[in-house]
Amino acid sequence: MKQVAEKAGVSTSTVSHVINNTRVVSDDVRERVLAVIAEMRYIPSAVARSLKNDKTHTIGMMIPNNSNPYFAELIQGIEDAAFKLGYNIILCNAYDDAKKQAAYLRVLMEKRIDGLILVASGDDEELSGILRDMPMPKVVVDREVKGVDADFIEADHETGGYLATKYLIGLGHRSIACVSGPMHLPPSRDRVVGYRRALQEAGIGFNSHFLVHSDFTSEGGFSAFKHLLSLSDRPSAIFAGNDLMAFGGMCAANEAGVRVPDQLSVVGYDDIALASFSTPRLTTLAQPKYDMGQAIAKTLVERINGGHQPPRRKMFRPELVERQSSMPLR
Amino acid sequence: MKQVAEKAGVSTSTVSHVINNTRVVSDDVRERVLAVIAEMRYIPSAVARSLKNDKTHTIGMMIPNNSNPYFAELIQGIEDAAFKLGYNIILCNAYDDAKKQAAYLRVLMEKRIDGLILVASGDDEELSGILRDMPMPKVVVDREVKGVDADFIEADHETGGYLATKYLIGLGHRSIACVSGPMHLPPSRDRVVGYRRALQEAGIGFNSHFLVHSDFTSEGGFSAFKHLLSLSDRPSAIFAGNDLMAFGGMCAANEAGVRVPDQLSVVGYDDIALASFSTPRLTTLAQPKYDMGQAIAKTLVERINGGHQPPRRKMFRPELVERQSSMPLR
DNA sequence: CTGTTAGCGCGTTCAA
DNA sequence: TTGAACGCGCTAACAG
Repeated sequence: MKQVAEKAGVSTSTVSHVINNTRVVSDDVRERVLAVIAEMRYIPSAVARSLKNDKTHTIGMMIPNNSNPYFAELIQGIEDAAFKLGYNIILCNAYDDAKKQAAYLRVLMEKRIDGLILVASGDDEELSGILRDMPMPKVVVDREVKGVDADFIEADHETGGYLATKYLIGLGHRSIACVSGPMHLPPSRDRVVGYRRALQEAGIGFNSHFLVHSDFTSEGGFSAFKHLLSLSDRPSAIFAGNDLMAFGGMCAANEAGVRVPDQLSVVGYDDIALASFSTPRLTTLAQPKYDMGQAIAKTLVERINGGHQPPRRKMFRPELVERQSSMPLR
Repeated sequence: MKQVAEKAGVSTSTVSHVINNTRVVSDDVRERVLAVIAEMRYIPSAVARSLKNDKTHTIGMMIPNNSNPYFAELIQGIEDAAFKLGYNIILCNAYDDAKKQAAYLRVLMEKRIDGLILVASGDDEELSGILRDMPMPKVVVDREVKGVDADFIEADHETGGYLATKYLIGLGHRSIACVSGPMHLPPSRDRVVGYRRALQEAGIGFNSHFLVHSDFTSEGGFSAFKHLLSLSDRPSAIFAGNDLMAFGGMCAANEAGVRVPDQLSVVGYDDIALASFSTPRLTTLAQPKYDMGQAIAKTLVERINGGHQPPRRKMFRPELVERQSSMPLR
């Protein structure tokens, strides 16, 4: 910048002002400066600017795993909105490892991110302690962290579980199993709560053998379905806690000679892109992932710019998408 | 930092040195400083450090789309390795939009990233112009950009296409179609070249009706397969340019009443995680995505630390994974 | 073993 | 309409 100023025969402050349009500059001076900038291919340093302004225009994003299509699609919405708002995303995969998450948070603090998006791993006590020392605005997603001052954005998992199960009941099914995600995750738990509520409402007794806990992976879904299908009183329908498990499960059904949907109805959760193209196409509860991502980014940036109001909450409603993995009980 | 120094009764340089272990400090002073740091919850500013050192320990990563499982898995390898090496990743989705890509590259320059990972979008001329003005080390992945000084890491797509096709020929198939990705992408083109080489080697004439160009999405694969299966002389096997298209294709086959693999053998490409759990499980060419990701990150960091040697190239070999979507022609 | 100081590249007073 | 100068927080000579 100093060199630009010299070459243009002006002061650095003038250069600064033509770059930022931050005070009136005569046309000829402006042109001259701009010409020199172009000629020297000068590019201002966001690092120096950040040091001065105390703003990095960078957002940290902590998630369990970017390979999970659910998160991948969520990230897309976040990243798109953030870009439009002038923010970049630093991607952090925590793999549900509290150690790694803590290490990352430390680095993000040092890098002076303007805001944090957090899909939490590990237990709350340790995490909330760390988070309390992070002064920047935060948006917590999916899994609330107790004792933390942050906006919270979630989907209504209880309703999702309820809708999925009620839908199957409406199809005439009475033996409805549920393959849930990890029980320590509130989204998993809530979906199960919804599942049980729908059952109860229909006067169907809860069969504990029909509730299997798995891990949100295709492999886990495969084993869980395999187990359920080997039961003597095997279910006629299964509600899977996410699409990946539903895929693994349909694979297991196929290999066990159980035809979907003729002999087994399957409902997934998330509506990842591939759910439209599985064999058969998967009936599932759509989460508005992209919209949620947009909302997350917008909320965070608002908070970065705005004052310190009380924490807000926003809840998105899932929606049943009926495809071909489910049909009326014959 | 100044406050820490004051409170500990030392100079800022001493504080700096205890933080960085960069010169000998007496034990009592060290302890005292450390105590104050802990007490004040002082966290050094990477921003200021970067300004001084001219190093941000940040890597820019430009890809078409993080929702594509291929890239998602690649990112994972990159991110893991980068983290271990002390680097963070700024994620940039270009969506094959040269405008957006250019805008992003500009921001990355301003943020003074230490290195760039690029899976390119758009045409080479414009891009290479921009890249020439980016002085930091670069690793180009998958799609080479002409006239750019960068390391290049790729997979051997020609061999992949060849292996896939040869495998199908070995199964007795003679009517083998190919659903390729976009023709302007070298990986797509190379896979097709391999496909044709295998055909020729086996003395099978190339049937232009059997080569369909699509777009690497499930939806595209669906349409392409649907078209191929409606042909009067429909193929007995299809080689899909990636797994997403193979999934869409199997969905189309199912809906057209064509059974996979009995009536149609399908081979995909990439071996994304879900390929193990589709119905039927997908035979595909595995790209070592995670390893490639690791190699990409390591190569880049080496280059950041090392001198300016001539560009290097590294090529990974794909491997056939035989599963259940293919079988001998009856 | 420790302190003083200059400067990294900017934005922003304050003066002119 | 423009310039001079200070300081953001840190590291690295240099000096003691």
